[in-house]
Amino acid sequence: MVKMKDVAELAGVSSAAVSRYLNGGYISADKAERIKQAIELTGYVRSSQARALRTGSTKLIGVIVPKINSESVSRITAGIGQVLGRRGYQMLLANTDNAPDRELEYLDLFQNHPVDGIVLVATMITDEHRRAIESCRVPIVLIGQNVEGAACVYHDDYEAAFELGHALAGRVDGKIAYIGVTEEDRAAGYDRRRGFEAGLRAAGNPLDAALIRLGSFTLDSGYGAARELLSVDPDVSFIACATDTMAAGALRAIDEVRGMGEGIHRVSGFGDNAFLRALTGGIPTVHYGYLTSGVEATNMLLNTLDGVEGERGLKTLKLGHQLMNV
Amino acid sequence: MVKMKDVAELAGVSSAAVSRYLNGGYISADKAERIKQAIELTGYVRSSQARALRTGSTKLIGVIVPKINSESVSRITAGIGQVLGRRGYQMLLANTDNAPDRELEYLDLFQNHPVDGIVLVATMITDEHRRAIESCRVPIVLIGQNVEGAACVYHDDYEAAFELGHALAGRVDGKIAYIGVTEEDRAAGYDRRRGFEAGLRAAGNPLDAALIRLGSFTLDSGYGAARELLSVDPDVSFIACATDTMAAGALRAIDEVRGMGEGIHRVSGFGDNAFLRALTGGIPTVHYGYLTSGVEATNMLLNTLDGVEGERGLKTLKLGHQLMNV
DNA sequence: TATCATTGTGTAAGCGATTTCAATGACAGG
DNA sequence: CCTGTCATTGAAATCGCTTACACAATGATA
Repeated sequence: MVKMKDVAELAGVSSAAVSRYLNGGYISADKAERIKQAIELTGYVRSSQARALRTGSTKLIGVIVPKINSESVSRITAGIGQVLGRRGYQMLLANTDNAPDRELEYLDLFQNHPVDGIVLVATMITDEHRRAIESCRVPIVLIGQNVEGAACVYHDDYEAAFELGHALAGRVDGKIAYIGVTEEDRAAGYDRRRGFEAGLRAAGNPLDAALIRLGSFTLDSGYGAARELLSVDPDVSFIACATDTMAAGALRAIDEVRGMGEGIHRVSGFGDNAFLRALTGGIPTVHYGYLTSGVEATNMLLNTLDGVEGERGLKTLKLGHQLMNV
Repeated sequence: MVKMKDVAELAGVSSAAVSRYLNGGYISADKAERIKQAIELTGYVRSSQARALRTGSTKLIGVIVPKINSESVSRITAGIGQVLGRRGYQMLLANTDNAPDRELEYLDLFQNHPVDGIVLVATMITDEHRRAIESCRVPIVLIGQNVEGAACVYHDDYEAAFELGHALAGRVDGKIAYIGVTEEDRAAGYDRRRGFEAGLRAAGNPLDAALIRLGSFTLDSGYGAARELLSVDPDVSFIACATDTMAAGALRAIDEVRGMGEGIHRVSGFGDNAFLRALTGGIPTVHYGYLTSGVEATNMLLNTLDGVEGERGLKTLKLGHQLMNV
């Protein structure tokens, strides 16, 4: 492995000069040229490990996600990766597999370990999370939840759910049911349900509390909850879900119970999943710019790290949404 | 930041002793105890950067994927992450966004940079790729393609496609069309088409070369190709696709042209996508253990890195498949 | 009792960069 | 000619850890 000293010797300068050449310090034109040639000749590339030790910066960003194999998260991740790559950083990916304590674990690991900053795609934010985030030694940006005192990029789930509920209330005749997710996930659990309820109520068609079920983000859980709803009350004619994935499950349940094709106009979701859109012609849902949220969050983070002018540093950013098929 | 020397002083030993304690070298029981307490007291964690510089190992594995937001890849990635986490490594994720030259770029970056090994979720393998892989300084495992001379974990796409074609040939009356992907992707492009053709032929129902189109892995491309096929020859009654995602697009096209619900039994795919399964009741497709391939590949890689006994090191592993809904 | 393996310990030499520091020479102004 | 800037330069000191080496004990063996 050729090191800086080798380059320096070949170019007839000190290694300090090479370092300065590489980092843009004082260097005369002719030495710069000699160094440049020596580097090309030897194929030298500098050891990021030595550099990291000396400078304390690794150009690594830790990204913590709840589950990599979900459409929303993988889109966000794509956005994060885009920006990271463009700006000379790399992504250290930690998949917690929906275990909130592993989130804390990684938060810890990343701090003492080698990242310059953290992007946390958040689901549940407990007090422990809050504490961990606050005491984090490196800058951190949250995606998906709005947490007081932390830098966040999020969507207004309450508002979106309200609009969806309001729009749906008029169009549906018969009973509406709701399949939500744990309220520990404030955005997808609490805000969506509350917003949806409020939207229905505002339109004069309130949600029957007996027709609310809890899923666990998975397609199968949506299926199970929907089967149960349909058997409990055969009059249920529309099932709103907290995620498109669960809506797909509900759709399947309705199709099974009522016959193929019946379900299509009888469910709604959140997320505007591409498969669902193509295969059903479009159920009512909310489109979020997932990729954008990854991009924005990462730009925000890197701006503070790189000390970009005109940036007030980490802040909170609310992104827009769009109702689909209503 | 508390460093090893601080711990050593507090415990009244040399920093070498602390290092040995941490790495399992000779250390007496009482000193071990004192060191342990000193570490707890100070909250010391060792600098992975200094360690990396000294030992040359970073405990980082580079993972190169063509596109993170696709079901198959994100499942593979989940599998990789599982094993990595369990065995004390971390994942450096590089998303090439389907640009094969960025693959080479990352291969390069990772070598000179800080990874101990590489997992490449491969699509197109050009000669340049082959060269890059061969001259790679760190161990590397490929997923998804069988490349001579490289360690691979892959599925037998030819065989699977053959079986699918053979099984389908009998059940379909009318013309069969095929939407493939670029043959530069040997597994998904070449092998699947060839296998499918061979399967049909073996069953006495060969594929009409005029009814072959090329998609680009996306749902929209499947849709476009299918629309074209249907307009070129209205007698086409079944469209086989090289991926479930394109099959979803084809399904949509058929539904548009022939009316909703018509398409369901008129397409096939590869990958056994969960949404497709739920929303259609199941098209003929091939189930691959994507997560498993991530797991197996990573175990293979780490076994050689950690010098596990009884392991012959990097090798080639062919995983099984399963025909669905035929 | 002499000899030797076995453990346990500290000293010090790196790993390969960055960066402080003092030194140098050139050059403008007085 | 002297002095103050200013651009350039290399020597050397880190960054925090691992590990080769030398040296002590200690107990076992001959």
